Order: sequence, then C-alpha cells, then structure tokens
Amino acid sequence: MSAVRNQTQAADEAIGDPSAQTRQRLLEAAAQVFAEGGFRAATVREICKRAQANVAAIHYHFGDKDGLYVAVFREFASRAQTRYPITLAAAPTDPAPARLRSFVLALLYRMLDDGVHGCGGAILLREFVEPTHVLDEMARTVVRPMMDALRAIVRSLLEEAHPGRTLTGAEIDLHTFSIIGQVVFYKHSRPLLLRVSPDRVLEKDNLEPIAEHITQFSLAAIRSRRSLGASPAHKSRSKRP
Amino acid sequence: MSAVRNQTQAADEAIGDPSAQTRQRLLEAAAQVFAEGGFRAATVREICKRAQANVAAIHYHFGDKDGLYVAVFREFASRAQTRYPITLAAAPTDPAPARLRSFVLALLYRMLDDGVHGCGGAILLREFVEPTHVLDEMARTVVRPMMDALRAIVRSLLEEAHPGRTLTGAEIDLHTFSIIGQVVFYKHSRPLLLRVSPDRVLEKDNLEPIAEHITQFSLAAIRSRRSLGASPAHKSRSKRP
Amino acid sequence: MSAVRNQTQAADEAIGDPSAQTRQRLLEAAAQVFAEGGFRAATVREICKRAQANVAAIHYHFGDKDGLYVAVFREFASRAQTRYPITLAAAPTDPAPARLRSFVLALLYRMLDDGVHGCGGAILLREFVEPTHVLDEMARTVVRPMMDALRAIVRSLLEEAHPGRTLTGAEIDLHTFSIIGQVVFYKHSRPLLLRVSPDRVLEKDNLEPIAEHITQFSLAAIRSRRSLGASPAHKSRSKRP
Amino acid sequence: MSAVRNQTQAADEAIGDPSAQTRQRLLEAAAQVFAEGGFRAATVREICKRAQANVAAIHYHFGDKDGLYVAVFREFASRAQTRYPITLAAAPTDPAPARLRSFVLALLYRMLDDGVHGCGGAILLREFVEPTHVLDEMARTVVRPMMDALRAIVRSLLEEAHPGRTLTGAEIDLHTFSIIGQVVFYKHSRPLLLRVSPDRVLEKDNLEPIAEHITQFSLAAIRSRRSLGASPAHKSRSKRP
DNA sequence: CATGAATGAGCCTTCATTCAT
DNA sequence: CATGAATGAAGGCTCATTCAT
Repeated sequence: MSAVRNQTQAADEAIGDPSAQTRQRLLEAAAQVFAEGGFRAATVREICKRAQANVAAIHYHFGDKDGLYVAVFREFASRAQTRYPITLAAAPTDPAPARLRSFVLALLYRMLDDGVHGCGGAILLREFVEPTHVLDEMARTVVRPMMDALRAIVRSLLEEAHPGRTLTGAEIDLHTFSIIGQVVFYKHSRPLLLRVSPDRVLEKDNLEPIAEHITQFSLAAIRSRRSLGASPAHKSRSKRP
Repeated sequence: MSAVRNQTQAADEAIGDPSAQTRQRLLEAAAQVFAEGGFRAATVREICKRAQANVAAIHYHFGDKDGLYVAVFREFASRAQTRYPITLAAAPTDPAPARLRSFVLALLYRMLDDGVHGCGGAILLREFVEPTHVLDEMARTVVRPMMDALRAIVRSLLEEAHPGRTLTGAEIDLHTFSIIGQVVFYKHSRPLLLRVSPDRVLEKDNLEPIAEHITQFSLAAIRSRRSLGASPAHKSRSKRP
Repeated sequence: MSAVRNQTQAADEAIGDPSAQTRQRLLEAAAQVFAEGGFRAATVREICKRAQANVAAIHYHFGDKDGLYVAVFREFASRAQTRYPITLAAAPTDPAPARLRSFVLALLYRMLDDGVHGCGGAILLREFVEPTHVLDEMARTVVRPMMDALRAIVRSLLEEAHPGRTLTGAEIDLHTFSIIGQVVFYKHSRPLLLRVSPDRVLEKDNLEPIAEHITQFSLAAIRSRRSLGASPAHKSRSKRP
Repeated sequence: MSAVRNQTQAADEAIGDPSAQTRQRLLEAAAQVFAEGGFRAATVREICKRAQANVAAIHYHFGDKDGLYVAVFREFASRAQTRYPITLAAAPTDPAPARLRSFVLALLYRMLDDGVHGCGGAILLREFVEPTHVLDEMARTVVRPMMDALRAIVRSLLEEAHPGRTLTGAEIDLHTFSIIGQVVFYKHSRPLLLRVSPDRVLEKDNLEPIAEHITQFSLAAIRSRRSLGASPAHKSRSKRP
C-alpha cells in the first residue's frame, strides 16, 4: 500500500508524462472492464491487457484492485460533474420551471453519456446492487448535493402552486423522488427497455423529448390542486371530492 | 448436463420425496446466497452448506451453477406473480384511477415483499446490471404483460383527460414509464436512499402513503391540460410562458 | 477454513483409507520441503508435486499452508515423543546418573533421527530463528516437560553431591542448561561442524561416545566441590578458596 | 553484475562521499531487515525505504540482493571481531583457567551484543539453519580460529589435570564442544528460553553470572578424574560405580 | 443415489530486477 | 550517476466441477 503513488503527485504531473499516460490508460481500461462485468468479474489481467500494461502496473499505481476501482469511480464522478454540472444547470435566479427542466436535462445527459464510454454510470449502477464503501462516498459527494438541489426546486414549485400551504419534508421528498425516479428509470431499466420497448431506449436523439415529457409531467403534477390535497398519511386513500 | 434431472420428473414427485426436499432446500439456500452476493460471489459450497446438502447435489439436480440460478429465478418469478398478480389487481371494469392505484400498490408490494421471501427482487435487480439470458425470459413472461397492463390503464386515463385527441404510442409509453419509474425507484435506489434519506426507504409502514402519492402525482399529471400539450417531437422545446 | 477436515476424524480413519494416504503423503512431502527451505521458501506447489497431489489438496486437508505446517510439526513432535520418550528413558527409581545418561542419549537420538527423514528437527530449529505460534505450542507440550524432567535429575544429583545445601532455582537452571546446551550443540551447530570438524558431526556411529562424554562431563561438573561453591551472584567472580 | 562497484574502490572513497554514505545506510538498513525476517522475507524495497535510497541503488552498489547479504555479513563479522576479539581475550601467558573465563565471557558478550548493533548474530544464526556460501567463509575466517583458540585452552587444562596422559583429538574436541555448546545455547535457544524460563534469558545483568557458571562447570568437569577415565570409544559404556 | 476426495484453472498479489530518462 | 516506472515470474489460495466409492 505504501507503494501507491500519491494522488496529488500524480495529478500534478503533466499530461505528457509517460507515467501519467499509463495511469490513464489503466483507468480507462478498468472503467470498461468494471462496467462490463462488475468488480468481482473484472480481472486485473484483462484490464492490463487492454491498457497494454503489465499486471504489476496496477499495484504500482493504485495499490490493489480495490484502489483502482475507487480511482476509476472518482475519475468518472468528477468527469460527470464537470461536464454536466447539475447545480449550475440553471441560474439560481431563473424561474423554478426552467431550473427543473435544466436539472432533468443534465441528469439525463449525464446518465447517457457519463464517462468517456458511458462506463461511469454502469459502475455506479452496480454499486446499487452490491454497495461497497465507494457508494458511501458517492452518496455524500454526488447524490446528496444533487438531491438537495432538486429539493430546492421542488420546494419553490410547490410554494408557487400552493401559496400559504406549509410543506412537510415528506411531501417535498416524495415529489423529489417522483422526479428522479422518472429520470433514472431510463438508466436503471435500460436492459429491460431494450427487450420490451427498444424504440424508447434513451438515446441522444430522443433525450430532449424525454426530458421535456418528464418536465411537463412533473410540473403538471406539482401544480395540480390535488398534488398536496392528500397528505401522505393514510386517510389519503379516501375518495377525493 | 445429461445428468440433470428432468424438471417435470422432479415436479411430479411427491412432496415427501427426500430428493424433492433436497431440491427445495437447495433452491431456498441458493436464493439467499445469490441475493446476498450475486451470481459470481455465490459459491456452490456455501449454498450446499446452508441447504445441508452435498457439494455434488447441485450438479445432480440442476446440472451446474448456471442451471441452479435459472431455476431459482423461475421459482421466485412465479411466486411473485402468484402472490401479487398485477394484471388482476383491479377488476377490468373498475374505473381507470382505481386500477392505477391497484397497479402501483401491487408493484410496490411485490418489490418490498421480494425481500421477505428470499430475494427474488434482489436477483432480478442484478439482471438489470448484468443481463443474462434469464432476463430475456423475464422480459417476455413477466415485464411485458405487466407493462401492457399499465399501458392500457394509461391509455384509458389519457383518453378520459383528452377526449378526441389521437394518442401516439410514444405518448403512452412516456407516461407509462413515468409511472413505473416512480415506483421502481424505491427498489433500485434503495441503497442510495438508505444513505441520503433513511427515513424514506420503502418499508411496510410507509408503503401505502408512497403508493398514494405516486398515484395522485401521476393522475394529476395525466389529467393536466399540458400533459399532451407538447408532442414528444422537438418542437416541444419552444418557449412556454 | 471451515473446509478443513476434522483432525480426529482424520485420525480415526483406517490407514488404508485413500484419503488418509494422500494426507500422509502430503505430510511427508511437506516435512521435507519445510526442512529444506523453511516455511517461507517452501511452496505448496513443490510439496504437492512431491506428494503427487493437487495443489488444492493441501487446502482441502489442512486449510492453508499454515495449517499444513502446524500439522507437520505436531506429527513429528508426537513421533519423536513416541520413539524416544525422554521422561521414560529411565525408570524413576533408577539412580540419578543412569537417568541422566538415558536423558542425554534419548535427546541425542531424537535430534539425530527425529522424524522419518530427520526433518522434524530441522523444522524445529527454524522455529528458533523465526518463531511462529507453533513454537509456543512446542515450548508448552514438548520442551517444558523435557526440561522439568532434566531439572529433577539435576536436583537429585546436586543434592547427592552437596547434602544439606539449599539449592536455588537459578542454580538448578544453570546446570540444566549446561547439559542441554552440550547436547543440542550437535544439532544447532551441525552445519558449522560439517565445515570445521567434519569428523565430529553427530552420526549414528559416534552418538553413544558423545552421549557418554556429555554424561561424564556433566556428572563430574555437578559432583565437583566447586560446582556450587560459587553462587550465581556476582561475588562468584572473587577468587575461590 | 558488471555494474557492481569495485569494493576497494568504494572503500577508498572519502567518508563524506554521498555515494559511500548511501552504501553505508543501505548496509545498516539491510542488517536490520535481514535480521528481522531472514534473507527470504527481506525485501529490497523495505531496505531501500529504511535507507532512504532508491530501489535501484542496491543493484548499483551490491549487484543484487545476494551481494548485499554477503556484504552485510562481512561487515558485521569484522565488527564483532574488532569489538570482542576472542583470541586476544586473555594474554597467552595467562593461566588456562583465566583464559577459559575470558573466552566464555567474550563469546557471551559477542552473542548478546550482536543484537545491539543490528543483528549480526541473528543473521549468523540463520546461516546455521539455511547455510549459504557465506557460512563457508565464516567457518574459515571466524569460527575455525575461535575454535582453535579454545582447543588450545582445553588442551592446557586437560594436560594440567591429567599429566602424562596422551590426549586424542577426539577428547579435546568433545571437551571443546561441551564448552561452546553451553555458551551458544543461550543464543540459539533464546526463543525457547523466553517461553519456558524467561528469567534465565541472557541479558546484560546476568551475563557475568552465567559466564562464571559455565567456566566453573567446565573447569570442574575437566579437572575431574573421570573426565578422561572414559575414552571416547565404546567401552566407555561399561558400568561405573 | 449420494458422498467425500481430488482436480486444474485462474485470481490477486508480491518481488527482484531492469530500463529509459 | 540516480531515479521512478515497468516487467514477468511465481506464490498462495479459491472455485466449480468430476471421479470413485
């Protein structure tokens, strides 16, 4: 472990540094392999073969397979955040609906395109199924800020739609999840969609209509008189007026 | 493979048959182990130990580890369908909103209850991340009928809300996915919710409020004048007030 | 580890049991290899090759390399104790000098011949240089009883030689160590003896004269008036009367 | 190998030479690491880390790991001989008993002090267990002169005790070994002593009493009438009163 | 039929060593 | 000259699978 190169040290290196190049090739190859078969199925041999590096290079640069995994994860997380900055999608002064649209769009783009070859998302997805400690990190550094941003948007929208109404945390959360759920569905259920509705699989050319639909669907729901008419409590099941 | 016992043969056996009992114990144990660590991480030794069976028993009953996996999958798929029959959730004659509510509720229950009986859901989830041929089977026999049922409900609702409007397949699909997405979010993103909003993780005691929210949210969205105002085509990006 | 076979279970097996045979071959081969290069240098592959067994057999029978090592150690310790029972070397009623002679003889025999191929001693020796937890076990089960036996003999001899003198523990220990030291020298320093005095290396044909010398040397020392004239304390360095 | 620096060349360098300093640091660090875990367990990386030198430095200064080992060995052998010159322990004109005492004392000091300056003794000990070609060198340059010195002392003592008796080489050797055996026991069996008689482990504060005991014990034995009563031949086994 | 032992491939890791700077 | 990166060979261990009973 002590042989693992200092991360900042590595980051400081010029791009042209041959060492950094190997490190980068390793990172890219690992992303692919991890995405294809998961952490367990991935073999360092396969990764090294694709990166045209020696088996020992991984242990030199990243300490061990785990270290490589974490490095890949962070790499792709930061890339996604750089390319599709969710919180900056819309100016904070924009009206809430525009910010919602920006949010949905950014999230969809990120899911479709995240990472250079779309591996980042696949790896994240695996974390859902078999969480490791990197998921904790992701939850803290990526997901929570993102959710908080959406919560703020949702709160604005609900306050506009229901002036004077006091909003509970549960109400805001449920609306937030309804929006996120719609978006991530296209990522999570992609293998299924490929099999039952190949035409609707999220691609570049249908990303914007899908974003528009989700935005409108959600705006309509939030603005409806009913959206808060029913408290999240049980009595909500009684017939509506 | 030639040593694999004929399945119907096995099914025909009396319940009391010790062979059938072993088979069943194997199935239960395998479900647990597969759910806990995934196909790859699961070891036949661990499964056999829990099932109190011999290492070779798996190969006798199921041919190999793969065969066992498929058997487990089918077993739990059929169980879920028996317990929470989604298509039968509401009488076909019920009004569409009631059928929607039944659908959402059944789906949530199924997702939650999978965990109770040994992780059928967890295993299915893994298929999303790393599809095998059993996912094809699932898509055909389980998901497609379920989606078609929801599509029918959505169609009814949209027709009620927008009489005279000609609905495109895309419109119906997008609405359908918006509903399913909201529901499955609680399953797919559970590990994340546990980390960022532990209070909102789907449990028995908040299942019904969640179902109610999703139903109301979706109904409001569908009934809104705007829900179809924008066609799924690109022009939807024109500025709205 | 859980897969390691129960030891008593293995011991109960008939000698003819093929499983026990493999186990035994493994044990013998391991003894050789461990003796030749030490624990670290020994490779399971080499051991298995010599035992004509598969690499995985070791892990099946002994859990891991460590387990095999411990098993080898115990095997040879118990063999040595069976063949050259030190405490039984002489009847407890024999005169102390005879018991001393028996002790020395047994210890020399054991060192020369211990284990089937003399590996047991080599392995024990390595423990001295690089102690592992098996040395603790050996110290408890083998060395301590042996030393206690010798201590008793020494005490008898000293009491005979110095009637009325109160013996301290230190006095007895120092004499005990002087005897053991003479004996084990032939084992410990064998590689050196081979180089500087090849004629004196302990072999079967000179074992008895060596034993006789050590016995007489020690008896003479113990019986001498001076042997206790000097207390082990510092003042002992003053000139003797 | 061709890259290995000439040793005299290195020795000729001024002390202040950074290259010589590195070489020295490497030597010290290697001594520690070799002593701690043996040749095999020692890694060049660990040695270089402790010496704050580059991984390749070892190969530059010593050719390879083996070369380093030999260098360390020679370094510490010469140091020991400088500090505790055994053959010079007593003036050749001193009476034999005094010379014996000096010898025993010097040997004990050497064994104990090895540990202080970084484990020359520990490394030597390992050679006993797993001799390499450096042991040959040691036997020639260190052990043989030392043994010859003791042999001379023993011969003097025996001649004093048994005037007129013709001494055989075997007789002298056996007595010599009996003395050396007593001394080195405290080094060789130290790990065992730590476990069975922690109070008697050789330390600075009990070194002199131990030396005194060994000296007296041996003197008494040698001077006894019996010490040569039995020739090293077989008839020695005849019963004695 | 069912069991315990055996098999061989493959994985992660570590190490001494060498090669371009 | 000295450095940091790269190399390839093992090593211990695990696993699914298959034999003989």
